[in-house]
Amino acid sequence: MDTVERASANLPGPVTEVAGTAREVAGGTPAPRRTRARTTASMADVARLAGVSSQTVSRVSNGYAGVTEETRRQVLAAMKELGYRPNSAARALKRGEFRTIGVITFTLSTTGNVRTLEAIATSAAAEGYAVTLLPVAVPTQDEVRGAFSRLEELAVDAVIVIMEVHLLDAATVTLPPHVQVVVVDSDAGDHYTVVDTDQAGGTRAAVQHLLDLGHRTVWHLGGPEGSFAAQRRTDAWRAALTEAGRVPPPLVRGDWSADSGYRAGLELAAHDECTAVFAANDQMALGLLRALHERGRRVPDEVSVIGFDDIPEASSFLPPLTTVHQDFAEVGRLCVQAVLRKMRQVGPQRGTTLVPARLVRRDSTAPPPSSV
Amino acid sequence: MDTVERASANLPGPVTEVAGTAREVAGGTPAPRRTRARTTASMADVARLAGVSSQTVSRVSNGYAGVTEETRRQVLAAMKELGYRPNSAARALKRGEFRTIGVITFTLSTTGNVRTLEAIATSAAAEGYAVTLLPVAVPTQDEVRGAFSRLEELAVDAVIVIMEVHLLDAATVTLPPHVQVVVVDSDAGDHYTVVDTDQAGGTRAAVQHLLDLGHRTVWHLGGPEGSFAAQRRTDAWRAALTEAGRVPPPLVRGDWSADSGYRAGLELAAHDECTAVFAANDQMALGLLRALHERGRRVPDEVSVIGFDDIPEASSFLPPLTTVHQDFAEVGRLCVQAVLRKMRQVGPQRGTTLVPARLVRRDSTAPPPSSV
DNA sequence: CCATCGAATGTTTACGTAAACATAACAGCT
DNA sequence: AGCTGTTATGTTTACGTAAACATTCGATGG
Repeated sequence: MDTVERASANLPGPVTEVAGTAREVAGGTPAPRRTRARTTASMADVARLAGVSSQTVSRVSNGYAGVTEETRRQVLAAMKELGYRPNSAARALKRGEFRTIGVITFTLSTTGNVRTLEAIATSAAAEGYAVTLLPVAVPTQDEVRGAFSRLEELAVDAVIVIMEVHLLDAATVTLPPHVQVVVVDSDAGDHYTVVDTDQAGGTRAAVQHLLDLGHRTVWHLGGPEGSFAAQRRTDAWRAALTEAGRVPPPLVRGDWSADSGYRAGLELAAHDECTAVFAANDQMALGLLRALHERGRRVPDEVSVIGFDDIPEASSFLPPLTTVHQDFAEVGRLCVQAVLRKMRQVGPQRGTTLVPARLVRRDSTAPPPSSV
Repeated sequence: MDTVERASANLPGPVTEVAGTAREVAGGTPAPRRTRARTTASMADVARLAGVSSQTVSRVSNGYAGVTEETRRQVLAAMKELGYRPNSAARALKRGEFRTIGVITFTLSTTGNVRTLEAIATSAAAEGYAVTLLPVAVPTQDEVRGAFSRLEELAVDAVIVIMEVHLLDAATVTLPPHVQVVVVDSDAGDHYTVVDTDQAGGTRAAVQHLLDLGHRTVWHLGGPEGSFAAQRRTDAWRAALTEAGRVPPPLVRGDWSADSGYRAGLELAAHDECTAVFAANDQMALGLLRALHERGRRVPDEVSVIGFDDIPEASSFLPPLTTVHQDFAEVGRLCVQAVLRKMRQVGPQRGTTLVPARLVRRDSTAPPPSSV
C-alpha cells in the first residue's frame, strides 16, 4: 500500500530532469533534486513485504539465531524480490565501525609498497574489511599531515602506514583516538606496532654470501639520504663487514631509481678494486648492471652484484640477478592480522614482527677474479 | 605526557593475554565491551559548548553562508577544543552518498594497473573522494562476481573497473542501480563508459617506426591468448603491416612476464630473418633482450626490439629500450573525471576516451644489418 | 491448572548529520 | 507606522540500522 504510493509518487522521476529544467526557467520553482533516496529498498520495505517487523529483518540480515526457518525464508524471499542491500552507512553509524582499513603510502612506484598493499587488500577482504587508499604525493611532513587530516574525516577503523616513521611522528597527533595504527618500517621502535621484512638479516645474508664467495670486501650502493630504510640497510652492511673483520669501502648513494643506479655504477666501475656490490634495491642493481656493462666490466666474472627485493623482473636481468627476496605478501598479511588484533584488543598490542628475508642465488654473483 | 601515559598503560600489553583469561574464569562478569561511543564529540557537543544550535555547527562544518563571523569563530573554537570530526557514516547516511569510488582490479603486478590506480587515487582525493580497493585474486567470472557482490554492500558511489570487459559482463547485473561504472579497456564498446590508452595507435607507431628504419617486416611477441588487450595489440600490429604491404610473420606468444619473453626470445633468435620484434609489453621485451643476448644476437645491430608501456626501468635495460609510452596517469585522471561526470549527470554519459600513446626512442632499435 | 520459562517476534529508541521548515531581528520602503 | 524582504539562527524531522527492552505464546514442571 504504502509502497505503491511511493512508487507512483516516483513515476515522474525520470522525466523530472527535463521537466525540472523547463520548470526552472518557467516558474523558478526549485525542483526537488534528490531522486536518490528511493533507489534502494530499506529494511522497512522488506519487513512490510514479508509481513514481519524490521527488527526481524535485521536479525536475518545479520544471521542471528532466534528466527524460525519459516520466517527466515519469507524474509529472504522479500529481500530478493526487492533487491535489498544493507546500507553500510547506516550500519556504520549504528555499529560505530566502518569495517574499513585505510592504507597510507607514498607513490606506488616501488614494488614493495604495491605488493604489500595488494596483500593487505586481499587479507582484509578475507576478514570482511575493505581497504581505502590514501596516496601521499610528496613525502614531506606537510603532505603526510594532510593525508592524515583527510583520514580523520574518513570512514576508517584502522590505518596501516607504509612509510617511514619519522615522517609520521609529527602528523600522528591528530588521529582519532580509536583508530589503530600499524606501521611498515622496521625502524619504528616499540612506540608503534610494526611489521616489516627483516632488513638487517637480509642484508647480512647478502654480505655474507659475497664474503663466502671469496670477496675481500663488499661495496654498497645505498638508498637516498633521508630514507631510514636505506639507512638501516647501510648500517647492517657496515656492521656485517666489521663483524667479519673487513673494512667497509666508501658508501655510494642512489635514490632507489635505476637511473641513479646507473650513475653510481659509472662511478663504481672506475674502482678496479671493487669486485662486489650490494645494491639496496633491484632497480638500482639494474642500472648498475648497465653501467658495468657499458664500462666493459663483466658481471659476475669481474664484478659480483647483488640486489634487494627480488622484483619479478630480477630473474630476467642480464645476468639474472642474485638478490634478497622480501616476502611482501606475508608482510601485508601480518599487517592486517596485527591491526585486527589491536581493534579486537586481543593478543599483543605493540611490538615488532619481522618477516625473514631469504637470499635468492642467480647468476650475478661469483668468486672474485683474483681467486680464479 | 600523553605519550608516557599511553606507554605505561600499554606496558602490561604482552601480559594482558593471560590476565584477561584469568579474569574471565574468576568472575564471569560480562565486562562492558563498547567503550567506543564516547570517544568522539558530536555536533551536539560542539553546539552546547559554543552556545548555538547544532544546525549552526553543521553550517559552519559545511562552509555554508549565512553565519556571522563572530558565531563561526566561536563554533570553530569549540570544534577545536573538543577535537570534533564530522562522522562520515552519519554524513553518508544523511546525504545518500559516500564520496568514495571503488576500484576493481586484478593483481597489481602490472605497472599499468598500478599507475592507473595511483592516478585514480590522487585525482579522487583532489575531488574529495576516497578510493576503496577491491582486489580480484583470480580473473575468473566467479571471482569477479564475488568482488561485485562484496561491492554491493560496500560504501561506494561509483566503480572504476581496470579489467577486461568480457569478464565483467556476466557479473554487472547485480550492481545497485545508482552506482556508476567506468571501465579501463578500450575494447569495451559503447555499452560502457570507457577510458584507455590508444593501444592501436601506439602499436601502429611502433610498427611504423621499425618499418621506417628499413626493416622488411616486424615480428610480434604477443600477450596471452585470453587477453583482449593482447588481442588488440596483435590485431593492430597485423593491420599496420598489411596496410604497409608487408607480410606478417607468425605470431609468438608470451604471458606478459619477463620469463615468457625469454622463452619466446630463444625461439625468435633461431630465425635469422628476424630483424625486428615488437613486444606487447616491456617485461617481455626484457626477457627477449636476455634471450637474444644469450644467443649472441646483438641489439640493436642485428635485431631491433621495441616494447610497450615504458615502465620506469625501461631506460635502464641493456640496451635502453625503445618503447611505446602509455600515459597511465592521464588515464586514471580521466577515469575519475568520467565517473564524476556520470554521477553528476553532466556531459556525455557514455563513450570511449582514448589517451594517445607516444613512441619513446632509445637504443634498442636501429636499421637492419642488411641496409648498413 | 497455574506459575514459570524460553523462544520468537515486535516496539522503542538512538546513532550523528543536514534538509526543510520556522522564527526572530532588523533594514528599507511607502 | 506598517509592510516586505533579508539575514541569522533555532527546531523538527528523517536517513537505515540494530541494541535494548517489551510482548506474546506455547511448553514444562510442580
